Amino acid sequence: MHRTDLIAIGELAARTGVAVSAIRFYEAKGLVEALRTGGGQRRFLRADIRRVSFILIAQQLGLSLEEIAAELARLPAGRTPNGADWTRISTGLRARIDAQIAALQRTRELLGNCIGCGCLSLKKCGLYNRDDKAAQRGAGPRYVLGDRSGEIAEVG
Amino acid sequence: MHRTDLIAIGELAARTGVAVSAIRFYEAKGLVEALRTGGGQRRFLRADIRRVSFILIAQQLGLSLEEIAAELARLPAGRTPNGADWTRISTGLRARIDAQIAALQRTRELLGNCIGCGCLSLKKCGLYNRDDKAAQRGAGPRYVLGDRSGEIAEVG
DNA sequence: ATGAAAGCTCAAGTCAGGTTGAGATCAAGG
DNA sequence: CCTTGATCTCAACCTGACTTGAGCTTTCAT
Repeated sequence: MHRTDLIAIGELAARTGVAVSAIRFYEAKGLVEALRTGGGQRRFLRADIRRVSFILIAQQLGLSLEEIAAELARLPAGRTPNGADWTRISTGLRARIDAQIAALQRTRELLGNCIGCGCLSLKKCGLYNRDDKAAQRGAGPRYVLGDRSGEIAEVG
Repeated sequence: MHRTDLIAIGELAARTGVAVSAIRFYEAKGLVEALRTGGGQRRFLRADIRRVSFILIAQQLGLSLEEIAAELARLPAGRTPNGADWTRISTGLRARIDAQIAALQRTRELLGNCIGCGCLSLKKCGLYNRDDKAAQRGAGPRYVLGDRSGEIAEVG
């Protein structure tokens, strides 16, 4: 319907709420692609609004940009993704959400059992067991948390 | 019971699973305190194992070290915290967990409604409404997400 | 008494996810 | 045509949470 199917970076930014600089950054990371005008300016497809929105949602769920790129790579190449395509990849997110909820519920219980009772014996409780990895959010420097493998805290 | 109520940094590290360097870092940030031997080495109380464990749990829940320091500051000064003390401050965490679970559940539903149906009109759905702030984890550079205030994505 | 293991300090580096600034160019309304 | 606002590139900087390395000292089991 609209005649301008291509939008400038500023409009994409305004529509999604992310900064122009962030969109350029995402492009550099391969999360979005842009056409160029004769003068070298970026032009995005309207469909990229949804793509960027997906990035935002996935980020809130704790995926790193690299992981998000991997998800987005599953969208069809060459054609604009349709509803079914989005449904498919958002299903993966749903699994992640469920895992996170489960992990939080477990943490919630254990907080009552362990800290509450005063033992806080994490090893015994399993607050830090490997399966808790699902609960790990926040990329980057916290990778230490991810390296945790065996023997954890046990109060004295 | 134990005669050695003071432990070296290496033991604290081993007991909690965090790196020695991280413990020094936490001390620098005021999250833990250490006594010193005549020769200048740190000696921690056994109770600090629990303190560090608390830091880890709180971190998993998305609190920044600064926020964690604020929580820990509510523990009694001068005496070793008892079970009731820990229960009190872990109650704050529980509220946070509940908020996070609620936010995730909302996101889960909306994922079905919005991405599933193919609209992904975030403004309409409210996937990015301000109350979603509770869902924000990961400190640092993502503060952009936190600055989001009004008009967000609407596919066009 | 001694030597390896563990600790100390301080400065600098790392990584993710961006932001900021300079200086130059493009696009569009009047 | 011209000006104004949007965009461009590239390099540098930022924050949070640590790690790494150098050079030196303390502990403690033998």
